[in-house]
Amino acid sequence: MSLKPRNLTEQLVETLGLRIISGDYPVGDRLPSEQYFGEEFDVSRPILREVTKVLMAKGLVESRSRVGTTVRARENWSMLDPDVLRWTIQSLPEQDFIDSLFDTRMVYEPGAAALAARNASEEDLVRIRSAYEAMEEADTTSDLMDPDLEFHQAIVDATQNPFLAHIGRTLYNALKYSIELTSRHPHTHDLSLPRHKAVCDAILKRDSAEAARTMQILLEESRRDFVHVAGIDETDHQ
Amino acid sequence: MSLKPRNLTEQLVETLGLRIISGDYPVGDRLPSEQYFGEEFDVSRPILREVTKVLMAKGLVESRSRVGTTVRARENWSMLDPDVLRWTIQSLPEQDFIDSLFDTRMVYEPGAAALAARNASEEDLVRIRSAYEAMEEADTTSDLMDPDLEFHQAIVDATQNPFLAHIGRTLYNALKYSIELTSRHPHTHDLSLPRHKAVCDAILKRDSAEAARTMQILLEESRRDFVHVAGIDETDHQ
DNA sequence: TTGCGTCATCTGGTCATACAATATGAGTAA
DNA sequence: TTACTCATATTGTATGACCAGATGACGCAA
Repeated sequence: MSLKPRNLTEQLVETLGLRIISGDYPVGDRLPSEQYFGEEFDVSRPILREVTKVLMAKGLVESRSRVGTTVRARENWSMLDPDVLRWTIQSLPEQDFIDSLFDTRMVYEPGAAALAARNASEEDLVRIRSAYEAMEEADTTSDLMDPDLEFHQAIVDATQNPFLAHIGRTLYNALKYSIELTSRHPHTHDLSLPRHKAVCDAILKRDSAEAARTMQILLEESRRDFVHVAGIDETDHQ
Repeated sequence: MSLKPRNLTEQLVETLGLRIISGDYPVGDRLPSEQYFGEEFDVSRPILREVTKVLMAKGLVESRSRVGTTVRARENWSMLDPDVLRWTIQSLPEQDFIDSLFDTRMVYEPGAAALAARNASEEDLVRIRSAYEAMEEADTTSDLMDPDLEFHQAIVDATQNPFLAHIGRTLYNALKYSIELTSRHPHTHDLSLPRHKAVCDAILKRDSAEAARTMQILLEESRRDFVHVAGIDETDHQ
């Protein structure tokens, strides 16, 4: 998925971005010169320059004239950029990534649900309920994933806040990618559906406190499902 | 500030990025061809192509071969990218931006403070306390801004979570830029310092519930300070 | 009139080459 | 040892060229 480099530049961005994030080029170090890369990958300099510009735009490197291109400190990387996120997933130990991701969700999603309960338009409410109903109709855990993510996306979109909506969108896509990459769908608990329903109902009733409370419970359980899967996998390998 | 285009490409990225976000090129529309822009700005095609790549990297446009470059839907824009944020500030009515920003902070910062209380290293605690002490020593409201932002940044960094840290860093920089742009420092309330102290103490005591509670109070007040300033300004204009 | 196929044109993708400008570091002179 | 000079390396910019595929206008045939 998403591995269809449409042109040379995207191909190289993919290669070099992954190298940087995985630490092949340490933070603070200078990257090889444009000429060197041109020879290593057999591409022209304009292409290399486009690649560098993209990596700069994502905060990974900075380029000073007549000096060179250096890897910037991690804190400057655009961690919520879809590409950066994908490269991170491919480089980081999976459990670390899942932990960071769920910590983030647990920090902001209850508040987002509360805000959604206040700000949602009628269309938003319909969308949230539709997503929940699609979850009810799913047969397998893999069929469940898309409506599940749509449910959460609909909620953050309902906040009417572009930042929250963007953060949500990016993180859910990363979660989806991570699941698909490892082919390990979380074991869905029997209580998952009723707990989604609780969140859904709370927002439909515009009860923001209840929305936050139920969302928190939902996320705690969801996280346990992931840990559960990871645990099973480890014992399988022994 | 930050208006020192070091080269042609950055200059053009600035110009076109602002045009896109301010709506000069509507979502879904095709941008003029590379050749057209080359003539309008009197730059060579490689430069234009680098610019396009940067705008693509930030999610603003997408370019299909032999078709053209089109403006992507807003939901794909990297809202937390520093440049995108800056262009947004310059295009959006100020109050809308401040509202969205504070909504976001109020959603995630109490949770982040709680997480920081649990995860902070000893160095993090020192940094948080130092930032608070620097706030105590500030004389004017403009002297207060940097330690204030450092205080909040130290807290989100203490979560040890790269996503939260990144979100915080980006939003605080945007806030700072917005304040400097309008030269309107928020009127700082007398209770501001003790309320920062409450957050600081809670984290130092590793009391996560208290950290979340005090942070929420702090943000509510901080938001009022901004509304206050905006209100005064409006009456001045009448 | 309508439908279809053809083809010139537009557009981005790629490359090779050249020159400009300056940070850097080696080498040289005081 | 210190200060200066200068060749070198590296990015910034421009030009011109060719390719391939998407598009839309045009003309032909039904």
